Amino acid sequence: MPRHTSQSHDGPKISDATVKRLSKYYRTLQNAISAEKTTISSEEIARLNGLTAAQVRKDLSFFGAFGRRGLGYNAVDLHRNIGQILGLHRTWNVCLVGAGNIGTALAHFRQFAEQGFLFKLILDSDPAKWGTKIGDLEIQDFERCDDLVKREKIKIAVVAVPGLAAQKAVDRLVAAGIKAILNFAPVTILVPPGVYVRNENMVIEIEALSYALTSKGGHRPRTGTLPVV
Amino acid sequence: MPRHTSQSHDGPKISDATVKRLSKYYRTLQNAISAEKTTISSEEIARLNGLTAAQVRKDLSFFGAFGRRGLGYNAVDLHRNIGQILGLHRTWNVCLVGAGNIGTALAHFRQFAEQGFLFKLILDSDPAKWGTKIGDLEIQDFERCDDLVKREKIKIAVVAVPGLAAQKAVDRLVAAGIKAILNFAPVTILVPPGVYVRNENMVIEIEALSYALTSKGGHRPRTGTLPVV
DNA sequence: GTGTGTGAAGGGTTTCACAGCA
DNA sequence: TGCTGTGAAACCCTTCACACAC
Repeated sequence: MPRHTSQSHDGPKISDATVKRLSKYYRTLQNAISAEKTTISSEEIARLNGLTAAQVRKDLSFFGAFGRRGLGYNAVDLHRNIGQILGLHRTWNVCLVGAGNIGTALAHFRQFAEQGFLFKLILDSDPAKWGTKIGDLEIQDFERCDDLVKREKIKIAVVAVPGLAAQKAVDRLVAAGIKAILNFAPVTILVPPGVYVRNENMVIEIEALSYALTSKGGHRPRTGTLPVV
Repeated sequence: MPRHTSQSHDGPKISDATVKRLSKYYRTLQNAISAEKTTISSEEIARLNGLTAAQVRKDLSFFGAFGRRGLGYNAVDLHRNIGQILGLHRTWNVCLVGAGNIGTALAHFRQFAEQGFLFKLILDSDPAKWGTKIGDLEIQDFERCDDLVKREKIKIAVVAVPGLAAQKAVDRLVAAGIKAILNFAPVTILVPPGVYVRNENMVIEIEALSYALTSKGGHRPRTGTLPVV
């Protein structure tokens, strides 16, 4: 059985669900380390995230064998390994597109910087905003995105523009060399193969809650609906 | 074969994925109606959302037979039917918890109100904020959440508090009668059965992008990664 | 002919259960 | 004994392909 150590890029296709759970484990381990825990079991990681221990072990097993039988996982080691898998052992320069309500809030959102995602560029198409600052970054003309994205070698963009402007903005960003997009515009955007998008559509999420309340009992979301521990 | 018309609550369990797609169809239909289209095919709904026509038809088939063979769907009828399914034929009163960067941005986010989700209550635990307004709503003491949530008969809360405060805040909200939570705090919160949560964890999403870029080719997110049409 | 509605097939993810090792 | 690592089973979701209605 191919036992690849952490790096991963070959091997079986890893599901989106697994990747998102690894993110959770990563944060769980950060907390465990802060609390001076040296060892942690799949059982405990699972409990803290509302999952099963088998799920945790299976997720990790795609990337290697990080634990010790009978003992559990070394918190620091596993944290470092997951960091490598997810590409969090480095920092990423990020471009923010759209400096409205949501965009401005995201620019101030601490967790991004804490996990190594650094805004280096803020673009907006409203001339009134050009030259004004968010933090210590000046808002710049979106029309210049080609030059600026290339100059800063930015691969990740966070898009927070109105729905109608989103697809066009994304097309420009992709042409400028952006390879991954976190989209907060309330529309599903389409991109060419090789570019990754995550649509963070808050309207869809709240409508899913509406459905759950409307069709009581018929359906239960999977995430986080476990008894309080 | 049980042919339930739109309402739905019995019948087969509907997957989360299906519910989220229905939200997309709903918006697609709104656009089609605005563009004066009277009829639309599963093929077209699919194309506009980067999905397959079979997927669209299957999703709808769980709730009834809304189309006409050889013709397609009546846009207005299907829109109304999906609205009924998702519980969007009514308005929902919503409580915002946490009036920081993200919370304030969400309070201003138009799409929520446009789809019938109305903020009626804004709570924060910072005394400095009490009495100040966002729009025409005064920020109130989170400690009063029991009374206020009950008085306004609110079932949905949008939580945008710091990670460390999130689980405690949610426990209070659930005790006050909240049944559905849209959580923007960067932690997975756990709730008792019968309460629905959606964790909108932006850090997880951006880390999934980091993974995609790090392990090029090994994995491809499913959503929205289709060729531009 | 056209496009829906739907069983059945196919593919993927989670859970199970136990072998294996400290 | 305790807990990981992992094939196999179970489950769920998507895709296929075609009967059927217009």
